[in-house]
Amino acid sequence: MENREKIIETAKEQFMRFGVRSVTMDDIARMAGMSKKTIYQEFSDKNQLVFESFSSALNEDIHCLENLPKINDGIIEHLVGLTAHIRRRFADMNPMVLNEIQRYFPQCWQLFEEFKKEHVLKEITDLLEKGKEEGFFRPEINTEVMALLRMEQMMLIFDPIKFPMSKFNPVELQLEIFEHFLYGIFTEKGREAYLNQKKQYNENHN
DNA sequence: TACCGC
DNA sequence: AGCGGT
Repeated sequence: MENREKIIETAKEQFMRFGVRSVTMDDIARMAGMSKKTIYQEFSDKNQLVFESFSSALNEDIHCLENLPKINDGIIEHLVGLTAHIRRRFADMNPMVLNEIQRYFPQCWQLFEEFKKEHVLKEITDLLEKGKEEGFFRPEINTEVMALLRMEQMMLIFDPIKFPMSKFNPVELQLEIFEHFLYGIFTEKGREAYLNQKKQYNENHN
């Protein structure tokens, strides 16, 4: 693996698990098994390393989402795939990271805002429209409002004042909120299909 | 690895 | 004090 690649992989993992501020450049050099000099040959400063690592993580997310069951192959299969993705994605993630980035790494935060707007919001909107067409979601819901609501819900759990990690498991919290959202927009048909699919998924993954 | 300066 | 940067 190239130095640059190794640095990014190490930084990504450490930043995500322990937070951007508590992981130092010395830590990353040590974990990557190289000197700080090598790191500073590839990255001009910590800000750039955080940016590149975060950018790489977002691209990984995009890739993962593309590998889920497609919306067109079945809304409900896609939903259950999404919950599995949430479990994986949030399992090793420190919720502090996003707050640190918002406060101390503005370019990085801007990238995240673009990601939300260009990917997350579009994904949710497609899902809602398709689900309405197929009779899984109530036709009277306002797609735009519900898509924005859903995105803000996802961001809520990263507020350590509202949802302290000591009290709530981030994965379970995210799934709790996700299911509550779904039950708010399901038709009877959608609710039953979801419960069946979940049951089937659990039988196959035990 | 030692060191500086914030 | 401890971390980014040399």
